[in-house]
Amino acid sequence: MNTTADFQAEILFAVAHPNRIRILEKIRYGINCNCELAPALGLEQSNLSRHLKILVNSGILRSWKEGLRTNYEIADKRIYKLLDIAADIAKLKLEKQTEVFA
Amino acid sequence: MNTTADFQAEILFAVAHPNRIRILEKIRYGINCNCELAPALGLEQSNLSRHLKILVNSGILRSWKEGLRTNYEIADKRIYKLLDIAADIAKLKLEKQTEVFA
DNA sequence: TTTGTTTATGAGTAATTGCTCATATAGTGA
DNA sequence: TCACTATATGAGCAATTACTCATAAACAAA
Repeated sequence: MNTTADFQAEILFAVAHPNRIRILEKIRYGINCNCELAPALGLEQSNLSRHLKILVNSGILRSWKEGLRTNYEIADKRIYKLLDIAADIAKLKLEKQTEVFA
Repeated sequence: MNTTADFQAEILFAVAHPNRIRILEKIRYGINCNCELAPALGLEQSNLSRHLKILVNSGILRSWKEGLRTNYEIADKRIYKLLDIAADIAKLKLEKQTEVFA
């Protein structure tokens, strides 16, 4: 039996990876095909493809075919709110790291 | 070099586990010591201790000693906003699961 | 001091993750 | 048809994760 916590964890796990966060940021600003994402992020094609699959399976992205291309878009825009909060919390850590080099 | 996405991922990873989500929910409603959390969640003591450590190291929880006990509290309350959004998104999945049994 | 209580951690393990290389699949255009 | 392009996926690998059992460490109370 899956509880709410299990489903919450699935969603959170799907976005808890630097490359998947970068993918979502690119999609946020209009890049929405595998072929554009790979060079934009410097990711190996098969690696990118698997990350995208994780995001689709978790319900965060929706995908559709258009000829050879596969396009992606956000299925639930609330995920960006979630990422923004994570970014705000992360800022504290980022500042602490910067102090070391100051 | 750590980018924002790396730090975001660290925060998200820390909360991307069902047991850590349950821990945060218990702390949200006042249970704040290791010794109360273990029975409340049915977790093995050493396992719980390691989950708590992950939450402290990520900066989500703060801990302090009080005699034998270690108490925990939320360091950044925005994490609950984040969990609430994840719960909202997860609701869609939960409903889909329920349909199967309906 | 001795005994008990609470938490932390070392060691070991099975399962999972993220990655790469190679290959398959599917559609495009000459 | 035959190349070419874009994406998906099998196989294999090193690293990490979540967990348990056993033990250590730290403090409390008799």
